[in-house]
Amino acid sequence: MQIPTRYDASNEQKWYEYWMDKGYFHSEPDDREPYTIVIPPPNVTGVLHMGHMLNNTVQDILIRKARLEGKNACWVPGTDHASIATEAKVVKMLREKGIKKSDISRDEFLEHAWEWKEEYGGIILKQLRKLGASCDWDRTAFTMDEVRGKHVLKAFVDLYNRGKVYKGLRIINWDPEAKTVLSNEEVLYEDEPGHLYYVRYQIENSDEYLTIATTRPETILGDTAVAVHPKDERYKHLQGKNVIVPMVNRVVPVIFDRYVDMEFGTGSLKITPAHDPNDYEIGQRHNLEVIDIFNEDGTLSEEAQFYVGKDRFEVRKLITEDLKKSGHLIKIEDYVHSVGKSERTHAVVEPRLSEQWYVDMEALAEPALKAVMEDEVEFFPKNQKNTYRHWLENIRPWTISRQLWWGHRIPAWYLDIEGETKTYVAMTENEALELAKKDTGNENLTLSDLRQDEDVLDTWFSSWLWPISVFNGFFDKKDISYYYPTNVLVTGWDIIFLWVARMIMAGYEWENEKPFKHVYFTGMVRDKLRRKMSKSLGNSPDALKLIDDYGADGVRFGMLSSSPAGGDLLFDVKLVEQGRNFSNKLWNAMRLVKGWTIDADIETPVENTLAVEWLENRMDQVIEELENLYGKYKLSEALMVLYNFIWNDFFSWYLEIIKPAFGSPVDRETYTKTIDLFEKMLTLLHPFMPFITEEIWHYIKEREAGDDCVVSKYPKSSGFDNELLEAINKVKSIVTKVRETRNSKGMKPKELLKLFVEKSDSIEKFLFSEDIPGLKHILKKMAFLSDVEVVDTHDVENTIPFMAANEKFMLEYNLEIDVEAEIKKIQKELDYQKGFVASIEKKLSNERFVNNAPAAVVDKERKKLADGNERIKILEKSLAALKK
RNA sequence: GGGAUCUUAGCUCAGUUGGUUUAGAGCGCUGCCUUGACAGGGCAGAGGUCAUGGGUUCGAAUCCCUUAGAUCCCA
Repeated sequence: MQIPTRYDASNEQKWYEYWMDKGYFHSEPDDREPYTIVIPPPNVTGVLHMGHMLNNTVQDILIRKARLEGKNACWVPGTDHASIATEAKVVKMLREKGIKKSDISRDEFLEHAWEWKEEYGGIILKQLRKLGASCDWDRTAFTMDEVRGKHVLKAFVDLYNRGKVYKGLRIINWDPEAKTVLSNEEVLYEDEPGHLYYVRYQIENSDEYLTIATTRPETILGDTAVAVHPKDERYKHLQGKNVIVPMVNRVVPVIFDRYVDMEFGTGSLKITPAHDPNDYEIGQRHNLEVIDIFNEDGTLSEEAQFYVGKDRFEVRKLITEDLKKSGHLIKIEDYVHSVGKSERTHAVVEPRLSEQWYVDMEALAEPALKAVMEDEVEFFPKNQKNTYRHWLENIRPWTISRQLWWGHRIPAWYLDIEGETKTYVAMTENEALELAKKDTGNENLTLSDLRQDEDVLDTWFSSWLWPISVFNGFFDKKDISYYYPTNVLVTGWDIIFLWVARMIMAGYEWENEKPFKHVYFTGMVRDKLRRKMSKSLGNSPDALKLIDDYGADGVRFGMLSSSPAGGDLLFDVKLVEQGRNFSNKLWNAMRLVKGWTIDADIETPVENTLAVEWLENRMDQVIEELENLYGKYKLSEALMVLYNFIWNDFFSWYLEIIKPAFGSPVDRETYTKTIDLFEKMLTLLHPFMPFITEEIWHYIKEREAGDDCVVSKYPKSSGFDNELLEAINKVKSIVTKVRETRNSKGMKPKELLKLFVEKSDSIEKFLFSEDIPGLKHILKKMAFLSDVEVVDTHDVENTIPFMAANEKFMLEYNLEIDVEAEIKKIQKELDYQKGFVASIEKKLSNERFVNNAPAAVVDKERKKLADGNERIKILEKSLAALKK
C-alpha cells in the first residue's frame, strides 16, 4: 500500500478513542508514585479559546511525561459554575424569551439555569479531548455538584465556628449590572479621561462660598459634609460653620480632617459617606449621616430627590447643566482618574454601604505566605513571589456573599425573636433548627420559623477548595491521602490572588498541607501586535478551526514553541504552520525508513556503525538537556531542543549517513538500531505531539496489545561520550565547508570530487583515527567526495583551498580560479584572525590577568592563541600560494 | 502615588555561579538545488558597539548605580 507523501492529521481522533478504550487515562491509587494535576476548571458554559489551549497543552505535556516515566498520572478535569457570568447569561437568555428575572421565583430561575447548564455545560470538556488532553474523565467534577457543594458548606460552617467568617456592614464594591457585591479582587482599575468639576457651596448665613472639586458631581445629592484640612489657613475661619449643598439645599457641617489633601483641587472635599470608602471612614469619625442615593441598578433613588430613576452617568450630565444654570458650577477641567470596573461585566463599580459576609483573611494568610516565601510551594517563574507577598502582607477581608441565585446558597438561617435576629450556621436546615432549639430552649421551633440567607457564595469560595474537593477530601481519606498534595498547578498569573493564594490558604487550613508543590504560570495569549486576544477585537482565531486545519499536534507545537513560563505568547499562525510542517517531516522520515528493504547478509558499513553510536550518544545528551529543562518548566525550550535534535541530527545527518543508495538494501544491524532510536525519539516527543507519535509508533513496527506510545517507557540517559560528539561535529564542520566552497564556486553539489588535506599530526590522529573508525567515510559520503588524500604540500594544482577544523583542505577544482576574489576572501579571514589573536595577546600580556584568573581560564586563552596563530599560518601559506 | 519585571539579529526569544575561539536558536530574508522520504523539502549565506552613560573587576550581555523607554501589579 502506498503511504501518502503528506501527513493527514484528520484521523488524530481515532487515537484518542483508542486510548480511552484502553483506559490509559484512568487512575486509581496504587503502589506507584503519584503524579497529580487538577485542572483549573473552565467556566461550565464556556468554549475553548486560545488561553485554554495553551494552559491545557502544558498540563497535558506534564501529565503525559509523568505517565511515560511510569508514575501513576492523574489529571482531574472539571468545570466551574461561574456565578456571575453564568447568571448573566441565563438572565439574558430569559430576557430574550420575554421573561424577567424579577418576575419569577428563585426556584424557577434555578430550573432554567440548570437546564442551560445541561445544554451547554461541558462542551469545553469535549473540546479538550480534541486537543488531546489526557484527563481522567471518570473523575470529572463540577464546582456545584453534590460532593463539591458539601465541601463548600462544610468550609463555611467550619470557618464560622472558628470565628473566621462573619457578617459586617461596610462600604463594598457594587456591580450595578450583575446587581451584586464584588470582592476587591474582582475589581479592575483603569485610568480613564474624565473631568474635575469645581462646584461652590454657599456658607450658611453668609454670602461667602466654599468651592470643592469632584470627579463625580452626581453624588452631590448624597453629600453630608464638606471637609478641609485642619491646618489649611484658607479655611480656618469656617470652624463651626455650615454650608448648603446645592440642589437639595441640605445644610451640612464644614468638618476638619487630616485626610484632606490641601494640594488637590481647592483643598476642600465634599463628603458622601454612602458612596466612597474614604468618605465613609471620615463620616464615621465625624458621625455623619449616610444617604444612599442609588438603586441597585445604578439609577438614582428617591433619596436623591432629583433625577429619580435616571442612570448615574446620565445624571452626571444633567446635574452639570443644572449646576451651571444655577451658578454653582465654577469650571470644568480635564482630568484622568482611575475607574474601578467589574472583572466580569465591566460595569463601573459603585461603592456602596452594605451588609455582607466576610472571611477574615489575616489568620489564613500567615501559613500561605510562609509556604511560598520558603519555596514549600515553588513558583515558576519566581518573580511572581513578590506580587504574592505584597498582597498577602496587605490582605483585607474577603467579601464572599453575592446577591445572586446561581451558586451555593449561604448556609445561614435567621430566627427573628423579640425584635432581635439570631443567626444559625449549619450544613443543613435541620441542623440549623437543632441549633436554634438548643440556643433558645424552645423545642417547638419549626423550619418555618427560620429563614435562610438569600445570598450565594462567591464562586472562588468553591474554587479555593478544588484540590481538596475533587478528591472528596473532607469526607473520604482514600484518594486525598494518595494524590494530595498535587504536583503542579498550571494557571495564569492573572488569578494569583483570586485563586492561587486562596487555594494555598485552604490547603493549610483544612489539610494542614500545601495543595500543590509547584505553580507554573503561563503567559497571556496575545496576537503578534501584543494585543490581548478578545472577542471585540476579533483577533482571536477559532481554536477548533485551527485544530481542524493544522491538527492538534500542530496547534500544540505552535502554542508551545514560543511560550516561556510567565512570558506572553504572541500567537502567530506561522507557529502552528511550523508545527504542521514538523509533523510532515516526521511522517516522511518514517516513510523513508519503512521503504528500505533489509538484507541480512550484507555487512554493516563502518560509517553506519559510527553513525548509530554517535546518535545514541547524542540522544542521551538531549535526554539530559530535556530533563534539566523540564525541571525548570522551560517547556518551550525543551520542545525546541527536541525539534532541532530530530530535524537536524536525526533526519538531516543521521538518516543521510546511513541511507542506502537508491534501490539498495540496508543491513539488518543498522535497520534494527534505527528503529530503536526512532522509537525512543517518538517517546521523547510524545508529550508534545501525542497523536502523530502514536500513529508512527504503530507504523514502524508490528505491535502487540498494550505496546503503545502513550504508555511506552521514557528513555533514560546512560551518559554520553563527549569526544565522540566533538569528533562528529568536526566532521560536520568540514562537510559544511566543502558544501560552502562548492556553493560559492557554482559547482554541482553532488558531483564527486577529490579532497586533499595538508599533512599534520592532528589530521592523522583525527580523520584516520583507529579509535573512531568511520570518520573519513562519513566525510566522503556527506560531502560527495571521491577520496580524501593527505598530502605533504599546501599547494595542490587545480584546487581551491579552505580551512576547517584548524586544518588546511584543498578541494578539486578544474576551472579557472578567480585569483583576485580568492585573495580578497582569504585576506578578510586573515584580518579577522589577526584581530582575534591580538585581543588574546593583549589579555595574556596583562600581568594581572595571568596572576589573578584561574589557571584553567589562562590555559584556555593560551590554547585559543595557539589555535589562532595556527590558522594565521595556514591562511598566509594559502595566500602566498595564490600570489605566486 | 508605591512596587515589580524587562530592553540582545528585521520579529519572537535563549544566554547557568562573571571566563567554551570578538554572542545563540526559531521564524523571516538572500543565493543555489526538480527523477530516488519530504517544496509543508534540501544546501549554504547575510544580519547584533547585547537600550544609554558611568562604576566594580585581570575580565561584564551577565554584578552595582544613572538616564531613557516598555510592560505589569497594587492603591
